[in-house]
Amino acid sequence: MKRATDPDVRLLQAAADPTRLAILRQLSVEGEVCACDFGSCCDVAQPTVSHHLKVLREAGWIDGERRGTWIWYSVRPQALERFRSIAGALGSVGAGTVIPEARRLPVVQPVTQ
Amino acid sequence: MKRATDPDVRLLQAAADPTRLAILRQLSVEGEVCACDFGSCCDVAQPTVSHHLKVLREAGWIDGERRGTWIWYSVRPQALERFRSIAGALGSVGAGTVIPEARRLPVVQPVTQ
DNA sequence: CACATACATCGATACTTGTCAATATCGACA
DNA sequence: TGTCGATATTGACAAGTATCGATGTATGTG
Repeated sequence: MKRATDPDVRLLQAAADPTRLAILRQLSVEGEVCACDFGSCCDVAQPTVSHHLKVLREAGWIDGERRGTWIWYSVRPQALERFRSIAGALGSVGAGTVIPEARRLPVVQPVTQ
Repeated sequence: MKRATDPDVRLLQAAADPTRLAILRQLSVEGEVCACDFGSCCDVAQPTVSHHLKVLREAGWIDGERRGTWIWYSVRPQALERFRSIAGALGSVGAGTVIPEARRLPVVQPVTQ
């Protein structure tokens, strides 16, 4: 696989998993969630939850704050902002270059390529 | 790996690849792109481009229309709409349930779980 | 028909990733 | 210090996936 260096791709990759999307959704609903509470939302073992939280953390999606023995996680606003800007950038459909009619309705074969 | 049945996850997974994100971006800029023109944006061979286009098609991101020997691809507006709605759903941070103070600042160990 | 071009499919390979049992670390408390 | 609960890390395995060469299919031209 081509290693993902683009931070946008890393952000998307982190969200593109059933368990992690469930985590993000629970965070967005409850605002702040203790790591011990994610086991219920997604049916996975504790090390798996921990692994997914690490992926989300390293992608910049979430932040964790230690309070006693617990760690409380929340979504980073910058991540959301970036996610929306990706959506925005993909939205300029039709606003770009107009393809010449000659290429849109080809009658002859392309010369090269 | 847990198979992705959630269409939202499929949409995100499809976009979460350097090559495919480049394809989507080129489509959003140019509006409509011939399959033969994707080789230049991402440095991959023709079968690889074809593979990625298939993934995007099956995830609902794009539509292809045959014109002569060429196939022109474009982004499906519904996919963009869905993508934005995912971003929107993740945006309600802090709007949810307020966690009781007793759990936010634990002094004693949790009773169960 | 034969031939050329655009695109898809197949098969093989190397790499990545999700999962969990076992183990380690860290903080709180007695 | 020792113990307990919460979380992280390690190691191993199964499954997914990105890639490309070779080949197949479809379309258009002569």
